[in-house]
Amino acid sequence: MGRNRTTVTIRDVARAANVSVSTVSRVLNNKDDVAPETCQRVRAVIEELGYTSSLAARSMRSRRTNVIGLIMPDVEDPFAFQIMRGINRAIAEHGYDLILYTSGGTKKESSPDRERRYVSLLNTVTDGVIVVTPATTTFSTASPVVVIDPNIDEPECHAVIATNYAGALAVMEYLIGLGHRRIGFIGGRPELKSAVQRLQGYQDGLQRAGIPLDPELIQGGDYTREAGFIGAQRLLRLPSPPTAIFAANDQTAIGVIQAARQMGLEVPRDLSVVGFDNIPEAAYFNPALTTVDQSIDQMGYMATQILVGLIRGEPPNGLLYEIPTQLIIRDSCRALL
Amino acid sequence: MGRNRTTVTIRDVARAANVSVSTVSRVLNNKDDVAPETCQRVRAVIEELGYTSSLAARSMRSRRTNVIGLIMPDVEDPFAFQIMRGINRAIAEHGYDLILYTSGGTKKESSPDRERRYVSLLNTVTDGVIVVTPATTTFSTASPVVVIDPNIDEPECHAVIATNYAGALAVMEYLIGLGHRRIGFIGGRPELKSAVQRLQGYQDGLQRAGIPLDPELIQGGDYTREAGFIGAQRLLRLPSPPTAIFAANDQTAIGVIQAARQMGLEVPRDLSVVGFDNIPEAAYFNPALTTVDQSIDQMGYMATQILVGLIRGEPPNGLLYEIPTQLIIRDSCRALL
DNA sequence: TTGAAAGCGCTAACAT
DNA sequence: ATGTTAGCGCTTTCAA
Repeated sequence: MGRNRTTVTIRDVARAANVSVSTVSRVLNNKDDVAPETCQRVRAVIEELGYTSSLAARSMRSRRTNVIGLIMPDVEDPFAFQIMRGINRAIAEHGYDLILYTSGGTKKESSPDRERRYVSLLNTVTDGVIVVTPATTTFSTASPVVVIDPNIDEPECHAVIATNYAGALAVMEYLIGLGHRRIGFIGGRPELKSAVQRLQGYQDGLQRAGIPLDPELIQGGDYTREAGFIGAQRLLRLPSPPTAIFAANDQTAIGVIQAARQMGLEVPRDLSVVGFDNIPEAAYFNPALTTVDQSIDQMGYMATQILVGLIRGEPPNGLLYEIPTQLIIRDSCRALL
Repeated sequence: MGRNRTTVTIRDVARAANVSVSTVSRVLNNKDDVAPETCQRVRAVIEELGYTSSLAARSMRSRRTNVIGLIMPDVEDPFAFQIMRGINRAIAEHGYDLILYTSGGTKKESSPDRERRYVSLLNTVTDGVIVVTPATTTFSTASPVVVIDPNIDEPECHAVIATNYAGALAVMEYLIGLGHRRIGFIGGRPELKSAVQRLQGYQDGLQRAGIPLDPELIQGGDYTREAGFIGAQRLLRLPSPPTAIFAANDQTAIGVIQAARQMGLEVPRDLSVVGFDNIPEAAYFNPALTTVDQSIDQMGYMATQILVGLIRGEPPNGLLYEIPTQLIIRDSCRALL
């Protein structure tokens, strides 16, 4: 009831401009079959009344909203922030708007169901949706969906994925090339594919170099600073501590550095630290940190590019798009050779 | 693959469950006048068909969407990220969902107009809207609006504001109390109220202590690291350089620290640095940084609380809500006494 | 070039 | 307890 009072609708504009609603609609959508004079008048009234078309009504009637939807598991994660940066860049290029949807509600629902529900929800007001680190890749929607870093082995929808294994392998080659033989590893959340692949890269890297795997050097983790801190403490207290630590992500690496410092060690003088992922904030304050740049923002950027292509009916070549990792060496690891 | 199927509507559910659409609607909205048996059946069909109600249609018909809207000028700003944290906390408490709206489009529109347009836009799919650092506080909408840190002297809508002046004064008292007499200042974006107030606090702080103001010690800035870096270089190269620098925000402070280090100075041994604002990332990596905690996330949290109250028809006492600043001293400033 | 009218998917009276 | 129906604000045929 209160709504009708304050909201200016297309009817109000039509009435004030002495035309029909369809004419106003035509002006709004820049149709070319409107008399310049009429067009002018309608625009003036729109301006005067401060009219804004209702997203809800518009998207209900026509497919096109010029808005892209984004669904994230956790907006408080720096990872999420970084992805948004990339997406923001891309939508700016294409003139799209962006709607990010987050639920503050119950976490009772299983992830796949929740994700599907959110996608359908956003689908009603957007032209396409991007989902970050989903647990499912099957969505039954009218408009296209692109997922980023899905936790699924064989994604069934368009997906942007990272080369975790190759990146981890590169880290190991780098460290081993510097002469390190005892290299510690602190893992990520074991239920995530990325964590498993990084660990695999660690293990295979050792094997390729003929270095026997020492289980003591592998610490569990969960992609947090705390995990890095605790894991590093354990590793550094070993009778024969590692000379280098490979952390599953940058947050973990930061925890490692903190622990090392607290134990009186200097990075990189006494310990080489490498972290996967490369969140600028982290690296900025830690020149001592060599990272595998996963170009997280690039993942957001590419996902958006692909999605826009799909919306326009230009499907990309394949279903999967790999973002290569790049080892960023900050002259910060100790050469033992 | 089940992609690109047409959307499942309430009609499909009704048909499959052998009931009318209104019955399905009742089940969806948990009305109590539905036979348990029917309810069960409808729910089963909903589950089976993977039905999700259309946000667009729902919000068009009924006033209640259970979604809160958020409008930000720049999602890439750490400030924005921090505010989102607070909002996220609050919506979780109340079981609301959140929609963040950003435009990648033209920046041609004047800010007030754009802000008003976005508010109307989001208004059609939300129960209320929060706008961060708006240039206007007059919105003609049916549902409530709360602004955070408006760049307006006398906000005309519910607003959460910071106590910039008092915070800056506290910084000066602290530094002067430590014995500093030559204190440099690097400003924020001069067109923003916050920057003006902080500068005022700096000046008045000096005056209260009877320290003459030296214009050389005031450098312009824009809330960026670069500004801090350049400003600090200038200050530190003065014939009689300051012993402490008060930076307009934390980013600027980081730039100051970088510049000091590059010039071979150690913080805080050779220079005391205080920054306004307190973004955890920045402070975390800079134990040397004493900051004025503006509780940015607290601003988001409070704005949401107020908005939820307004939605529920419980208006708060006044139009303005002040978030007090708090000086966080990390034992990092040098005592000259 | 413009207007009338039919819905989009949904909720909320009003019926039954 | 359930069905029928009238719109919400908008776009889009189809007529005029």
